[in-house]
Amino acid sequence: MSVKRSGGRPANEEASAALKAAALRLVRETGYEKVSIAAIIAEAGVARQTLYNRWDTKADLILEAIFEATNSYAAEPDMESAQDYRAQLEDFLIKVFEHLKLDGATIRSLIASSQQDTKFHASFHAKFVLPREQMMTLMLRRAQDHGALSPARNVEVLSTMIHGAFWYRLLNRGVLDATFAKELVAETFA
Amino acid sequence: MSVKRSGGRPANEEASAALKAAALRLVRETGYEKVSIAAIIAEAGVARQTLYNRWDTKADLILEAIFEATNSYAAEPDMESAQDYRAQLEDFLIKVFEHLKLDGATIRSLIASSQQDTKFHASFHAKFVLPREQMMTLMLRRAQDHGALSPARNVEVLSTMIHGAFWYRLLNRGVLDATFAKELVAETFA
DNA sequence: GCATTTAATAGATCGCAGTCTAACAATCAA
DNA sequence: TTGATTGTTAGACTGCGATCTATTAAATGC
Repeated sequence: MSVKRSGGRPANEEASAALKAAALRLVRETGYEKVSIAAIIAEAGVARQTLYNRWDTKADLILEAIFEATNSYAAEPDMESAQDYRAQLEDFLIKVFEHLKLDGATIRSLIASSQQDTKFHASFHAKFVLPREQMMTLMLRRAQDHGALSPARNVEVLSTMIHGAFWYRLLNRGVLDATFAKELVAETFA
Repeated sequence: MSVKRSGGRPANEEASAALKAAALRLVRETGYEKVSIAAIIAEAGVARQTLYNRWDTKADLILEAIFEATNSYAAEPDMESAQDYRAQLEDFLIKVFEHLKLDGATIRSLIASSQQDTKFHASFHAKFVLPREQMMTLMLRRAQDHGALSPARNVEVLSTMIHGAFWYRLLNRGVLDATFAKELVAETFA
């Protein structure tokens, strides 16, 4: 990684914060595609190169902005207090779908961007996709360990199916509401 | 729709064919992102505007090229001869996954493009996505009608889960092989 | 023939993400 | 203070998808 060097002008942390705030505000207001780099740096009051000193692409900046904003209410399900594993999964999905009302369109665009850039795909997958998939698998495995789900079921595959159904609806502008969450859970525990 | 008019120079059908052939060849050879409009029209020996007279975007052209090439081996499962509905679904998925070895990367890019353009999303969904989803639902419903799948299962949701798992793996560069097809079917009929 | 209509062509232009350049600013070490 | 190093800035430049313009070509009806 980057070796610490003495000397050199220190990076302006306010510029980073201003860029993330501007990106988040504009992307929620205007939509991912319509937000230009020019608009973001104008809003942040910063030079173009300053942005590119910190992030490689527009997608990287917006991922970080959304990621920080999202992780404040990231809906980690409480793993301790639960007895009803089925209800726990249902609540988790309902919360995730609820959150998408605000940032679903942006996340769709990030998924699209990740298909066009290998480096971005790797960081998006590591920061965003994988943790959520693992959380889902963990919940299913716990349900299985406690007898709520048949030991014959393949929890990794089930996790992919649930997660996939969610992606599929997201990318195809399908409905993602509490009813769908319940239907998914019903099929999972069928 | 377009009113038929007498007169006017007729469109050159060879130009359309040359453009689709060039697009298909280049996209399979070089990859969707790396193929430029300039390369396609050079290969087809046609003016830029001629392309845009027929398709609105690069994505529209490539969708049509892939669609025509794909539909020749579109893997419609034979609905008549089957008794074993589970094996039928499995064969269908294996064939679909097999085909993706050739065009999976392009389809990924088309999914990405469809997120960035409402008009293209509509035609991609109508021509490509919906028919496949309906075919899957139909297969599941037939299995259900013949007692191979519990009548309590929700076939639309199951279809979304299977299709979603496939999209999820496709978009996340996961493995799409016969083993995964069997695992999906096993969970569906569990 | 001649007017009208629609296509094809070459090439200029636009918009925007991302790169590059050159001048200037802030820090450290000697 | 001086030099080295790194950051910031303004703006030019590149590459590419998409649009626009002007000219020429191929069809129709009169």
